[in-house]
Amino acid sequence: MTEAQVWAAPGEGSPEPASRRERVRAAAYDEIRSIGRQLLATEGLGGVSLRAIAREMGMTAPALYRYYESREHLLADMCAMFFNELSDMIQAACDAEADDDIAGRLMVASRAFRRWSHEHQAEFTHLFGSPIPGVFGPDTYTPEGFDPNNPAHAAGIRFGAIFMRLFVALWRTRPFPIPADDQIAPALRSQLDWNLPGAEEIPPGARLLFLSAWVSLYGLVTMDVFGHLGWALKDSAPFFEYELEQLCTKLGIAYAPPTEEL
Amino acid sequence: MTEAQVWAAPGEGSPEPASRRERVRAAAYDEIRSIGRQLLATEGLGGVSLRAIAREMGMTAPALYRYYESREHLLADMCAMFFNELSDMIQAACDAEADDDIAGRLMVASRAFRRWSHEHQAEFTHLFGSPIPGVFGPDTYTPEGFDPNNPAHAAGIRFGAIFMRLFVALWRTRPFPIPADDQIAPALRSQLDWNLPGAEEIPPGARLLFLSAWVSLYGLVTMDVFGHLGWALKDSAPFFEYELEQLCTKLGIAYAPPTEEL
DNA sequence: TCGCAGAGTTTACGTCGTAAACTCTTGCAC
DNA sequence: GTGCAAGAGTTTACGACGTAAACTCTGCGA
Repeated sequence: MTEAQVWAAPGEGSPEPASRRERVRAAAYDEIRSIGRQLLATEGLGGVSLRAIAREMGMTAPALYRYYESREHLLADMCAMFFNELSDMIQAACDAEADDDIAGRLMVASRAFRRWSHEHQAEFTHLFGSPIPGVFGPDTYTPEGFDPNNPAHAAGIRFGAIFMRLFVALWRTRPFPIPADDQIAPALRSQLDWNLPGAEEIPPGARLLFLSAWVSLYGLVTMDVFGHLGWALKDSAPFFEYELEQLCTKLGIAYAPPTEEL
Repeated sequence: MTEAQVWAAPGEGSPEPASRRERVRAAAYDEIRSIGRQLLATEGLGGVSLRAIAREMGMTAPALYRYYESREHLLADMCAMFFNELSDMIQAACDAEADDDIAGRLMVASRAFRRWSHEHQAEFTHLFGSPIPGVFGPDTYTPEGFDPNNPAHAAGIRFGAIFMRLFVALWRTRPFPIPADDQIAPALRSQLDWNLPGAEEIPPGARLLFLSAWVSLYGLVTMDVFGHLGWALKDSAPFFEYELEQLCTKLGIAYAPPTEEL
């Protein structure tokens, strides 16, 4: 992973599987990813070995090198897969809400995020846990930041954009109280000029609140999934709702408890 | 790690090294831990192999089984080592402040936590990152929660108690606004009866605030160390101070910028 | 029909954790 | 002092792992 590498890998749902060969190949990719995911869930990251996957497929391990340059490339592709699934899931949950109910969409998105994380702890850990060297770790960043050629990075950006869009939409429909520009410490203020899509549409104070909210949400869900909350809470759901309510207050929107459909 | 196991390992600074044998043995433990730590920092968790440690010590790998039952036991002991170092560090920073300046101690402790985490990213990741199966993961918890026999758990409890003590002290000197008992959702309220030392001295609403504050601090430092903040901030220190200021506001204490001594 | 590219296998090397049996050394009881 | 048991370390070995290199087979297009 020290050399510049190619991250060629197929987006899961390719539009037009041209030749037969290509269809078979795409199916193989799907099978590899799927078995890898299953191993991740049952055995942990260490269990995701090329040999185990090959065994499960009735192949030998070196054959997998026809599909992935290395184990790390497979793990990165799995990152992308999870990010995309998570993004699709959240987006779908949002789209089920009324178009103009941004507050509702924000709450639904947050809950969907927590829900997915709980139901897919291994996958969540893969995405948001300790950086995996060569896969999604600091060594995979370019000097400019994200590496758009890395599928994990690309999918991660897409994920972040969902929340950012919601935040921007909320600001536009009903601005909430934010720290004024001259109330933000200059050293902080000067860093808030992100060139993230959408970010330029809201003032720096709102971006600060976005960051703050995301850090809390991340901290909460991460501690929960990692078991770092077990000493305090048996069921973290009520605390999550409490935190969500706090966030709503900060954003000047009305908190609404979750509609429980089983 | 599926069987009940003994976590025998020496606390680093044993008081009275009785026999010569014991002193040599204690020195060996220190060397193992120290080389393990170095490998963790330079090569990552995967680089902490018994063979590499033994190589560095001029021994063969199986010899290390005289000291640790398995690699997992070594990693757990390293957890304890890091927790203790972190706790000592924070405690020392606190003790440098005036006895009655609880607000100052709280801020100093938070900054010390962030500082140590930044300066010891590998160690921080080992403690607060993805749970390591058999070491500090969900499988190491007993049905009652922490496993006091696991040195990593014991040291973790000690670490948590530092912040809890500060919080309790703050509450006693100057109570801050908290949600009233009947304003907390019953499902949440009923979970706040921790049997953590000190927790019973503050009301449930204060415990809720403690949890909330810790989640934010954890989320912030973790995202930062894991590089998940790089897209937004080049230097996270001002944002950390911003969050600290928010916390101070919630706790009704006066925020004071850090005294910069190099 | 030829040939070539793609898919998969075989073999091999060096890594790892760790179990079992062995040897050397040290310190204590007599 | 002598003997002996316990402790420390080694040797050898097994089965995992990632992956490199060379090989074989198969199916598609010219």
